[in-house]
Amino acid sequence: METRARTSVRERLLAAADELFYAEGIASVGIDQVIKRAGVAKASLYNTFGSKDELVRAYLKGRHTQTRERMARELEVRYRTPRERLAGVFEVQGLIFAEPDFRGCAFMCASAESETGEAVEKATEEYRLWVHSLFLDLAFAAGVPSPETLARQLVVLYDGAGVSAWLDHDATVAKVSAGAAKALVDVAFA
Amino acid sequence: METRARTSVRERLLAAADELFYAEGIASVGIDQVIKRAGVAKASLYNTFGSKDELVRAYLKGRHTQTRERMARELEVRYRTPRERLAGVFEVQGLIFAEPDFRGCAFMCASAESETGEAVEKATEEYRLWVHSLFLDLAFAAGVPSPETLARQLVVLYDGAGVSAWLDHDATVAKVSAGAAKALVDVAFA
DNA sequence: ATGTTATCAGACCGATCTGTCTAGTTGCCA
DNA sequence: TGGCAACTAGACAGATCGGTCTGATAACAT
Repeated sequence: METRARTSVRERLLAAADELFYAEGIASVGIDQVIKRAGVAKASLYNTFGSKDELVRAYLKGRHTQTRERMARELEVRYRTPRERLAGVFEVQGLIFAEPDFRGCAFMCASAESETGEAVEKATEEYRLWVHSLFLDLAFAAGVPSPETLARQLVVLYDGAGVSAWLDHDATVAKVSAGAAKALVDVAFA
Repeated sequence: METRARTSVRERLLAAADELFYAEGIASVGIDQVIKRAGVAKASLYNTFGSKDELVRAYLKGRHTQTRERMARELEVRYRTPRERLAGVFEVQGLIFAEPDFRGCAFMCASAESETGEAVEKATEEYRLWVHSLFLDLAFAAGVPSPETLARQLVVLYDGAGVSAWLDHDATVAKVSAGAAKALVDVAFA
């Protein structure tokens, strides 16, 4: 039934959208740029996704999945106890900062361009729920007395690390945030 | 020499640009919207600012000045020692979160829309320098052993509080960040 | 061989964008 | 009063946007 290209039209479009939207912003990247990079006809894009908004939704969903899976994988490999992992999140985040095409949190950038509406809003909300539960689950597992408080503090730290690394072009911020996280975890256990 | 309107053309344009750019984003607000809200002719805008980019620069410069002056004023009125002020920054920041039209950090949102180029980049860089020196000066004045380390931690926390309050629509984040700041300050003195 | 389906290439539509330009109006000053 | 400068209103240019549509091509199933 499907034409057998090296990769499907959908995959090529998503890959192109991911690179372009993340690097240059959603609003400022035109449909024509996306299809050109994907090597796909315009009609194929609209047959596959229906609208730019749906392409944006798929782009953010992919970012979310990728981030979540990478974090889970790295945390499991690198650290053993929940308490180690609470601070480890910031070291793993630092790996992302050091990547050459890092340009800040995709959800923040997408949300900053408002107007895009429902697709961005919903994807961002899901992403925020994940961030919060990431820390809350670890705080619970670590057995800290007030997991909710610690989790909220670490969410703030996590957000801030991403912003600082981005705006200051400084990947070493991860060392600072990891140090602060360790201090906050210690205080929470004291 | 100047026409005596209730407010000058420049002031009206800046006020309109400030409201619209901050509320809806820079790229998605057209020149026509700005002049309509300002009640000013298009030619007047281009006579006064020369280009949209210069209007954006003036908008961000105004935001920077306003933020800096408000922070200095509130810190001086509400707190006495540098150590109190280090955590006080986050409570003052929380006042901004609670304002009805709060929509995150204007410099983050502007930077997220890339493409705008030099004007945004330069204004953001100046803003970042101010944020950093705000904490560094207070940390020095407080006599903490490693002021640079504490300052960098608090910058991360400051950035994160702004993002969390914005993305989670939750002004109470300021209590969390202020609490974390106190803990980090205490640890830095220990 | 034929028909179906997916794809491609690109013209086209209506809207919107920044920025320029023309004309007419207002208000100050000598 | 006459002249100058600032201002207003809006047409216009040139580009780009998202999205639709036509027509040709290629691959596959029957």
